[in-house]
Amino acid sequence: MVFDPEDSMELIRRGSVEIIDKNELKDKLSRKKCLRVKAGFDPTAPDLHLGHTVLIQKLKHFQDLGHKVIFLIGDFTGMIGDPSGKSETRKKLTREQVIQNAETYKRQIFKILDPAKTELVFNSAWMDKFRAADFIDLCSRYTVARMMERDDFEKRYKENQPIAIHEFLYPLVQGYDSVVLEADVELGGTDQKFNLLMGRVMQREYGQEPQVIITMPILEGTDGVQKMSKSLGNYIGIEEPSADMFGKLMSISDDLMWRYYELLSDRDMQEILQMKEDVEKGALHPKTCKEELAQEITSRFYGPEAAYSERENFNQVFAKHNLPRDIKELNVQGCDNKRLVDILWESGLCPSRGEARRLCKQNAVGLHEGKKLTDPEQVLVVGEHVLKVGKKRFLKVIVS
RNA sequence: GGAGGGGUUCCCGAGUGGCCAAAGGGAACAGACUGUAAAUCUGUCGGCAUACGCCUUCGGAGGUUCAAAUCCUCCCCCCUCCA
Repeated sequence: MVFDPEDSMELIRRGSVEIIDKNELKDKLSRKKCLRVKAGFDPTAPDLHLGHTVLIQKLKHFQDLGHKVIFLIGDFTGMIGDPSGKSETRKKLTREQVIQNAETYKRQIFKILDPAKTELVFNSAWMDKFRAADFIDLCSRYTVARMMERDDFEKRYKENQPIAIHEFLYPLVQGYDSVVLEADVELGGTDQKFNLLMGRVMQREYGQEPQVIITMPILEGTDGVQKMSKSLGNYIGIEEPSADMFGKLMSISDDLMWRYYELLSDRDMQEILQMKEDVEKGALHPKTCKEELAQEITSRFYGPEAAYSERENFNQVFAKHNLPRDIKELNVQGCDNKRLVDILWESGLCPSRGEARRLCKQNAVGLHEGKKLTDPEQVLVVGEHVLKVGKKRFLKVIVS
């Protein structure tokens, strides 16, 4: 299949923040039919979330256009720890852990990417052979002054925060990876811009044509403010159960929904803008749009049937106040005279008896039919009861 | 090598002998409002106990005291400045 460079550009540009340099990219697209598109990933965090998929989606776009994706696991650079943004000391991983993490990556990314058009590489493959003399040579190709141009280094320097020398190596090595891989394009988040640019510098230094770099936005987490990350607890993991994935997507704010549409959806930008306009005019309910989005994303990882079923289930439970598909059951002997607190605690519906009591007092516990159970000490009569704690915790109790 | 700052409940952070399960903020959970939206408001937010209350927690180990997150000793860890 042959693609027109102009058409390719349109897809590539979508959602991207910056392309350096656009003309170089057009040129490459017209000269080569298969570009080598590189993106690097941390060896320590194999639990991918939707934030990561912004980048992976873009890689997919390249694959759809017939190009080759080089998925780099920075197991060598991981030892340094990327100084971009927050710097946390990373513990060194064993060979086995790295391989295991790579397996997890494969399982997760190939839900989006085409394995046939993906090359998985580790930078330890060449960096482990790097000798002290090679490092000195690499370091000689960049200057301290230019290194200090980088935002966070400059800031930390001004604020008398420590900068370890080895932190300078991270961008250098990342740049050198591009040389080894002969990358035509490298993708990364906006926070990676400096490191990505380093690839261009190094490729020139080593006599190669510089790669084009494309930066993608950092996706906000479900709170809509901070970047999506596991440690902030505002993430939607791509391996989360489909119900949670759907539910979390439904809980994002309307403003955030448009952002997710742009960066995660396969829908046409035109169409998205039209929807937004319709919502603003009141012709379309935002909840419907959100359901569509949640369904699309869930479908990507679990298939269309599962996604549709989650949508149904969601509406059953929250809109129509019916029971969810799967409810935990607990069998209780009537003669044991189990109190409500005990049941809530033993079933795991509440993490402690104290919490169970509190929730009762707060009118959060009730029977599904609607009766509130405010006395935590009461004993349930013989029969089947469906307990509800808050909006989403259910339990079927069978007292016999 | 020298000088100094610091480690507090999920996170940030106040607290320098009793009124401290420990201010304040964030997160989380619940209630109201809704579209399980978001925002907002209200409440809860170590464990056990119906309750009086009891137990565990303030980097670790000891000690002083009727009483210690707070004072002393030793140890571990983090940071800054000077050299």
